[in-house]
Amino acid sequence: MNDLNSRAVINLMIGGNFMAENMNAFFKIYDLTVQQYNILRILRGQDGLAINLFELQKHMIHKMSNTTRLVDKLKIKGLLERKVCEENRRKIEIFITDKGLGLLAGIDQYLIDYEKKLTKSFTKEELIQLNTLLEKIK
Amino acid sequence: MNDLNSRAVINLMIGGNFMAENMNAFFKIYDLTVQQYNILRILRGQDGLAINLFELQKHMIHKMSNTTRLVDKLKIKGLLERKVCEENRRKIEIFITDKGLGLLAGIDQYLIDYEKKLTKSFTKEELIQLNTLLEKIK
DNA sequence: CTACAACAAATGTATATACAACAGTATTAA
DNA sequence: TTAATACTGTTGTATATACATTTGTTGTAG
Repeated sequence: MNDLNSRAVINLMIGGNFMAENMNAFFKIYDLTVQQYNILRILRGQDGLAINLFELQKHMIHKMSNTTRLVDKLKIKGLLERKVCEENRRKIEIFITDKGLGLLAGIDQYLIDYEKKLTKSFTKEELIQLNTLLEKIK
Repeated sequence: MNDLNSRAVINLMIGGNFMAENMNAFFKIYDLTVQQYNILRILRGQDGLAINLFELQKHMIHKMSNTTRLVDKLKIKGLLERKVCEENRRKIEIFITDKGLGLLAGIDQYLIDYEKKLTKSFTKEELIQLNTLLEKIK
């Protein structure tokens, strides 16, 4: 049976979509999408350091094209700030605001619980296996 | 480390997206999307038997809403036919056409090769593991 | 110093998707 | 038979995404 490859491809798409749909449903309460949340989470991970759009994009799930507009939306909500980089005015530096940090803080525990729920089909060992496998993809 | 759950969720989204993007790039040559291809593949799997939109949707990655419109597009291309079910006129029966079958036949081998390429990071045993794990999700 | 290439981000446009509301048909119960 | 309900599919609308093009900036070769 060499549809092992084929099944893996479709199973990954189905699994990824299952998570994306549920996560979007979760974030809807906070008027965020998964992508928007990811940006905020990445910014928080910078510990106050700036990040530019180009770097930001590398950490994201989807393509560059949208990053500008996603960031715009988060700025409108006051969750982040944009600033033209002094040394290289092509670059836009982005920081999370206190409001953004506050929103994330309010989400954290609920998200942990929700992610547990979404992955409840797996034992701890299976989760380790799954992560090891998924992180091989490139 | 209990971000095992969290990592699994994001890894699944990233992995699923990686496959979806690449598959869409592949199908672009044939002027199809992954979703459109999936519909045709499901129809071929029916071996001439009809399937209605409701049943079709169950086998798909995304939500019902689009199935009507996806099917419309495939009909315009002449790849499938729609027919109102005689016994229950709420139902729409869908069949793949010879043109649709021909298109799939022309794709088959290239797709097998491409799917192998997309999953080249995995050994056979890992693929079996991965499929087993992914098919647990619900 | 100027022209040209490379870089970083923004914008235009077409398509895809989610979600909600709607329409037509069938079933059931009063 | 009629009214209420469920079933199946369609449509409208807002948002999301991909892809290509454009703008503004920097670096570099001549």
